[in-house]
Amino acid sequence: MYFSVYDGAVSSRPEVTMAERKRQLVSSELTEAALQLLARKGFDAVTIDEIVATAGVSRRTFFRYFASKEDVVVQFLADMGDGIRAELAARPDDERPSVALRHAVWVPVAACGDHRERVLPVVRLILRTPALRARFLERQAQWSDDLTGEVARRLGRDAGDDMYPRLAAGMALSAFDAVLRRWSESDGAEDPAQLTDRAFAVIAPALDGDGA
Amino acid sequence: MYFSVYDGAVSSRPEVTMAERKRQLVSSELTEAALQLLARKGFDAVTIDEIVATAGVSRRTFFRYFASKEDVVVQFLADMGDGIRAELAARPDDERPSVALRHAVWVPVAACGDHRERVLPVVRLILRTPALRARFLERQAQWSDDLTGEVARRLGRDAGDDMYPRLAAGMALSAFDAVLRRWSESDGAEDPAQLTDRAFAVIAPALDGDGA
DNA sequence: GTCGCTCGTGGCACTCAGTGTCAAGGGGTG
DNA sequence: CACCCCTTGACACTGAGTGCCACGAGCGAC
Repeated sequence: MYFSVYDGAVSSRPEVTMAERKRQLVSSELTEAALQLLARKGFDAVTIDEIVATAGVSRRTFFRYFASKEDVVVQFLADMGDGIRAELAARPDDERPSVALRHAVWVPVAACGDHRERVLPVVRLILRTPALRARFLERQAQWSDDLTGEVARRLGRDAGDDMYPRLAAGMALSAFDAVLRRWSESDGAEDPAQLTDRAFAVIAPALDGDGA
Repeated sequence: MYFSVYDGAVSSRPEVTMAERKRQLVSSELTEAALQLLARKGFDAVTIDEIVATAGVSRRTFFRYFASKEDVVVQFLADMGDGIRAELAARPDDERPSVALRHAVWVPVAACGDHRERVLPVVRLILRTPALRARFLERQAQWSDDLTGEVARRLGRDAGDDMYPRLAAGMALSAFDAVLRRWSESDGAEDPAQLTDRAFAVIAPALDGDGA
C-alpha cells in the first residue's frame, strides 16, 4: 500500500498489540492534521505548534513520529519508492529493462490515480514548495540508488563499474517525475498510467540499447 | 566561469565601484571560511557563528549574502546550471539533441575537472550530506526546467503538451549526476569529459529517437 | 570643507525548528 | 499487588533565520 492510505479509524485486528494501534492512531492524527493545514495555508504559514494543537498531542511527540516538518508530507509518498523497487524485483530477470522498469513505475503511479482526492493535493503542495520539493527529491535520490542496485543485479553488471544501471534508474525516475508533474498540472485529469506509457516510449530506446 | 572561482584577492579593476569590490571581498571571505570549515568538520558540526567569526563579519551579514547555511555550498556550483543552458542555446538548432545536450553538459563538467582541487571537496561534501544533497537536487530541478524550455524551443515543440523536452532534460541531468558521482567516487581520478561521453552514449538512443 | 544622501553593516530581539532530559502514567506480566 | 516497559508531556536549550534600527563610510552637491 503506497502513500499511507490509512482510513482514519483504528483497525482492530487482534494480532497487533494495543500499543501498536495507539501509535498508528497518533501517527494518523498527526498526518491528517498536518496535511489538512499545510494544503490550506501553505507550508511556511503553518507552525508545528498549530499542527500538534490540532492533532491534540504535544510538540515533543510530533518529533517522535517525524524527523521534520517536511517529513510529514514526504513520508506520505515515501512508500512508493519501496513499491517501485519491489515491483522491479518481481519482474522476470530476462525481461527487457524498458518493460520491467515501466511496470515498476506503473504500479505506484496507478495507485496515485486511484486515490486522486487524497494524493493530488499533497503532490501539488510538494511541487509548489521549494523546501518540500528538495526533501522529496532527496528521497527520490535514495530510490534511485535502490533501483540502481536492482537493475545491476538483474543484468549481472557491476554498478560501480558500469554507468548503465545508474542511468537506467535515473531515466526511469525522470519519467516518474515527468508523469507526476503532468498529472498534477492537469489537475488529475490525465490518466497516470497512460502518461507512464508515453514517457517510457520516449526513454525505451536508451533502456533497451546496448548500453555501450 | 563556473563555481565561483574567485582568487581570494580583490581585483582592482577601475570600472567597478569601491562598494562592489567590498561586496565581492566579503562574499569571498565568507565562502572561503564556510567551505574550509564545512569540508573539515562536516556540515552539522559547523555553526554560522563559527563561519562568521572566521570570516570576520557579523552573523547578520552572513544572511545578507546567503539565504541559508546550505546556500553557501550550493551557490558555489550554482552557475553550472546557467552554463549548461547557455551552452545548449549556443548549439545550432538543427543539431541532434544527443550531440547538443552532450556538449551542453560537457563544458561545465570539464570545468570541474580543471579545478579539481577546489571543486572535488565541495562535491564530496554535498554528496555525503543529506541536507546539502537535497538543496543541490532542488537546484538541479530548476536547471531541468530551464533545459526543458530550451529543448522545447529548439524543437519547436510545446513543453506543456509534449513529454519529450522534459524527459530529454531529465535524462541529460541524470547523466550529469552519474558523471559527478563517478568522478567523486574515483577521487577525481577518472576523466569527467570521458565519463560524460560514456553516459551520453547510453542515453543517446532515447534523445535521438522519434520521441513517440 | 561640509552637508546630506545612500547603502552596507552590526547589534539586538524575536520566532520557530529540532533535541536532550526527566518525571509521570498506563498497560501487560510475575 | 508490585514490577517493568514503553509512551507521553513538560521544560530547557541550541541554532537557524528574520525584522528593526542606529551607526559609519563613501560620495555627490553646494
